[in-house]
Amino acid sequence: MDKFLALTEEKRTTILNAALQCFGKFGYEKASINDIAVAAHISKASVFQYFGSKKHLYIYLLEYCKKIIEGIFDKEALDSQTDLFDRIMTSSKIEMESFKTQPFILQFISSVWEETSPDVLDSLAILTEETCKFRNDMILREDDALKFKNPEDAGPVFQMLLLMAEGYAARYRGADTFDFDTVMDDFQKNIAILRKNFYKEEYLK
Amino acid sequence: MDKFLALTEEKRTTILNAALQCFGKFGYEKASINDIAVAAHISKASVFQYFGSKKHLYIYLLEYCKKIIEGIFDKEALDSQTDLFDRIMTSSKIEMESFKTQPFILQFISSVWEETSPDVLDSLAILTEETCKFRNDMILREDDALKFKNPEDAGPVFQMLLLMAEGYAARYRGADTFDFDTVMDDFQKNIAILRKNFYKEEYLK
DNA sequence: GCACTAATAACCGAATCGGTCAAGAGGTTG
DNA sequence: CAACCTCTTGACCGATTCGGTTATTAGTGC
Repeated sequence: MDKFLALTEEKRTTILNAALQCFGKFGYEKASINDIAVAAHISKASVFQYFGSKKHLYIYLLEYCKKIIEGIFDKEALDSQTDLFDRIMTSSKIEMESFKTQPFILQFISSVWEETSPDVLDSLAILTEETCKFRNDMILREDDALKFKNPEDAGPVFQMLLLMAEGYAARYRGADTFDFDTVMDDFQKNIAILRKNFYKEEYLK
Repeated sequence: MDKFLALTEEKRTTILNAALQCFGKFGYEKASINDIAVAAHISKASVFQYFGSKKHLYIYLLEYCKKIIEGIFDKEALDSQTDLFDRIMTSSKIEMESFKTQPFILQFISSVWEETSPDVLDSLAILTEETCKFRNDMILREDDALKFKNPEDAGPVFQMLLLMAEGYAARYRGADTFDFDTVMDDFQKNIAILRKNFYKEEYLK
């Protein structure tokens, strides 16, 4: 593991991305070390040199993702946004920006939730716990609903936006190109349209 | 293949579902005949008895899904719906009802779009062509926009609904339980809320 | 030229791959 | 009962791939 840390950052991220992609795409058991080595353009032996075993590599990735998530979650930036739509937009932007440089984390994280291999089952909590925390803080607040023409619509609209975010993620999962800026632009426009039609006149700035 | 058709319908669907699930989950190369045999509670040899080879089985599934899609696509039922939201709701209902009895078709179809194995690459069109046709007919029509308070919102709202449908699919992909009725109920409520807030008063019957 | 290090080609036994086949198990005829 | 037929599968095939190891190489500083 210290052997791995001695590498240049570029080489490290190449290897981590390859591993995240393979595990994310195939799951723990079906992803082979050879798959990862080929994707990272290094030899299979090097992977074992760096991480010792397949299981150690997987656990390293879980902890790596946990740290990344902790890093991007800026509670203050979110709390300062008092408006529901602004808050969703801000958190999405934060998320997207970080995934722009870490393109395979998203599918890896979602694959962890479906992982069933007994080899790593008891290690999954490293990540699942953290992602839960992340989601729980992006929450609908009581006074958000008051801005709606029909306050009872606030909950469903919030759920719809979460659903749409999952739709975006699903649409581009596995795709080799992902134009983040276009997606965010699209999402921003959708949010603007929803706000315009659901908010009372007085809250349309 | 006639050996397979001689089986009882129950046994046939068990085997097909197992195969759809494995190929859908792992992709062509990573899914093994043994995986499928275990999931179907039959022996590996039987799979070869029924289908001859792994490739033949995969192609059989492609054609099987094609037929199912052709079957559920009821053009008349859609054309008779003049309202955008009604049309989306109707097509979603048709889709959901059929997937209720064919729970693994959805993830199999979406996996086909990501398939890259050269063994089956030239056979994928069997299904991809058909699913394209299916989607192209669920289209936004010119006069739909006229019912909107802001006609330019019609396109984005339509896209949002498609996105949400993908979100639902993604959320329950791989999950072993999927309460179709609850999901449809949820979707219906969302559609009603959107309609209420986006349509001109005069179109809210 | 020499020592040290980092990367990998070659290799290991074990497991699994797609695919085959002959030995049953079970049922139907005489 | 014997003879026959159909269907299922355990056991097996050679080939490949698995996770993991090791011995050799290529590069670097002195």
